[in-house]
Amino acid sequence: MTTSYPGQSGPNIVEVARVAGVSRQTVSNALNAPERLRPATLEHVQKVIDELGYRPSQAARALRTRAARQIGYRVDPERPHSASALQDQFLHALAEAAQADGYFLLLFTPRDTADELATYGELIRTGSVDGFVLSGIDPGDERPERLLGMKAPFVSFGRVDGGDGPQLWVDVDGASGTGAAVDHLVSQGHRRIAFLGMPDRSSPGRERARGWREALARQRLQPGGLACAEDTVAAGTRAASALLDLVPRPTAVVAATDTLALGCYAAARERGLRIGHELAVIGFDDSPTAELVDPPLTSLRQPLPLIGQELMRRLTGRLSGRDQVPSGLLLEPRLIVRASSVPFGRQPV
Amino acid sequence: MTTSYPGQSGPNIVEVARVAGVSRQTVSNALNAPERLRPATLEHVQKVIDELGYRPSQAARALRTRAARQIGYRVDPERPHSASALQDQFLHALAEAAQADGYFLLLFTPRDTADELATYGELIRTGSVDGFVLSGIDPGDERPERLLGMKAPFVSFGRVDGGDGPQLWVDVDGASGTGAAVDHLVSQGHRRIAFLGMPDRSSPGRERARGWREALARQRLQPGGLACAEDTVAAGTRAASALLDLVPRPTAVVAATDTLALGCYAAARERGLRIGHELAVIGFDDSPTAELVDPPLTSLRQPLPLIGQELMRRLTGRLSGRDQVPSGLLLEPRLIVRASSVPFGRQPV
DNA sequence: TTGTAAGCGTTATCAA
DNA sequence: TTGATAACGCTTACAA
Repeated sequence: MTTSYPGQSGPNIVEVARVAGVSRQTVSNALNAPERLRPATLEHVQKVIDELGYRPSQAARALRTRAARQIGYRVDPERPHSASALQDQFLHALAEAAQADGYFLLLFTPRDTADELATYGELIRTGSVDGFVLSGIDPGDERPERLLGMKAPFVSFGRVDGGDGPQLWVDVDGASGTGAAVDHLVSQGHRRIAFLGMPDRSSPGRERARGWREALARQRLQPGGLACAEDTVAAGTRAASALLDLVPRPTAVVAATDTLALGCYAAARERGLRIGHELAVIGFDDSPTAELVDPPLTSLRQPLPLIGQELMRRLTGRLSGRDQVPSGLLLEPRLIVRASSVPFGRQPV
Repeated sequence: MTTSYPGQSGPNIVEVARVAGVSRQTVSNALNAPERLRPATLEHVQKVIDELGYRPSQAARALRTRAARQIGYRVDPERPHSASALQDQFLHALAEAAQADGYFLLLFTPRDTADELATYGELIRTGSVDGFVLSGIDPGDERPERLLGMKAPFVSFGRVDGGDGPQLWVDVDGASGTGAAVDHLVSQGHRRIAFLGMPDRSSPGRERARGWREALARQRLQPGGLACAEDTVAAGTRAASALLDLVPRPTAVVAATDTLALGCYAAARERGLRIGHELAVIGFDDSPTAELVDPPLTSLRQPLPLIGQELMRRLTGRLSGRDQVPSGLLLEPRLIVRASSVPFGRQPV
């Protein structure tokens, strides 16, 4: 059997106009400017539209209005050996926010690194999307500059450093997060608090380390130790081992990611330290894994639904020509306290 | 500043034709039927296209060809308390496969359950997408029937039961997976092998239970116990507790999902049973969490990249009018052996 | 091999 | 308030 599927079936605007006994412009107005129609006419046209199941062609509409009403987003392959599977939740939040503003999300993934930037260009130049949401911005990222160059509207999850124009961004205040983690640990009686961080290349990594350092200063405490590692469990285990072998040993570790926190779990286990009792651990990102491990991991949760909304609000604002101030927004993560920082049976103060 | 962003800028086909000194049809042919052009002409036109950075308008093309070259996919909110965050990897596999076939993925998420089916209709009727990929099919699922009714091409990840037409689907053989898990456990010396399953509503759940049962029969072993629970860690812990309190106690548990397997971890811990030593546990899905827990969890991995390719191959085949046989495909999961079924220091036979 | 003419379905402009 | 006319940018006949 060789059934052919013509892209769009259904009636078109002319058909609706014919059945309703009006001109096709009137049908268009019924959809796009209903206030221009006499109530009786509007109701009649609406009825015919419903009966025929008419829906305007997206292609024709996009051609005419020069707006695809689609936003491009690049999905990364999930990094292996990493716990922070946030992309899923982020994608859902973004899709939901986009639809609330009348946009759909167009997903793409670079075939190889060579055509990564090319694909952004391709999508904007063919008019497949009206703009982009960027995530995973890091200091050497070429994308902002290149997108600016091709006049492609975009908003980024994560601050763009060295931005000259009125960049649009939404970010989570990592320093505030790790600061809250330290305060929580201090309230639990901890005095030797170490930090297990990422290499200094990443800006979230730097921010999170800064928050820890500043909170300690505020609390008039000395750093309980500092180690850095790539964001994998194995590397985290090695770095955490160094921290746990310090004398005196820290009683608590704030990790820059959940993945590193789990590395700390492994290092603690090797030394027979019971987490939540002899050692408190706090992660960052509140990944799905966090509540599944033993003991459940205290972690900092990013407000993803709100992030999605604010990203889309900025982008659609720019797309519709009304740029709003402020163009950047810093949101607070929330500390989700679990047994890794408060042993079962004890209450946080 | 109120910069307006007209959707598509850049030159159009007429501009290219003018600069190249040819008709606009020749430019179109250079892109769509290069073999019709004299090599010299083709090269010249190509050069002008590159210089001007011309890319054909997707809207115009879609309008003319009646094909959006986009595939719709619904993203679910990630269920909390569940480990199996496969959607990410699946989405990436799908996006990659789609692009290889010249399509992009259009993401959407129902605002509420009421407009879930409406959105499928909306997307196909406006011509925003040419077809859909469905996942998470369950027995009572209305989508296949409704999509058939609106003549929307689709392919599903998971078999559609009660399908009358030549349905397109790709699925993973759950029974074969749990069967392989049982065989592996037997080769490790286990004789009392229990199953921790999902409620019988879900077809993957039934298949996975069947594979366990049949493998035991093949190995001439009695079931070591059977319990069912909703797919959360908490429910899994309760159900697994019942299994571990059996006399005689099973020495191995095959779980229908990684989430349930982690529930089994918790139940074992409560009883002081060391996993990998006194109790073997095997999960299903090879979620990111599997390799991060202690001990790392043996699990069955679905061949997601291949699944994505085969899904897209079927769908694009139908879209282009050449339906191929067979329309269904059953793929094998692969057992990833980790320490939860082979204690460190021991080798699988 | 190249050019000409028509039409895809919509919205914007303007006249009635 | 409603209706006629003209694009939007492209591809597919068909003619040269």
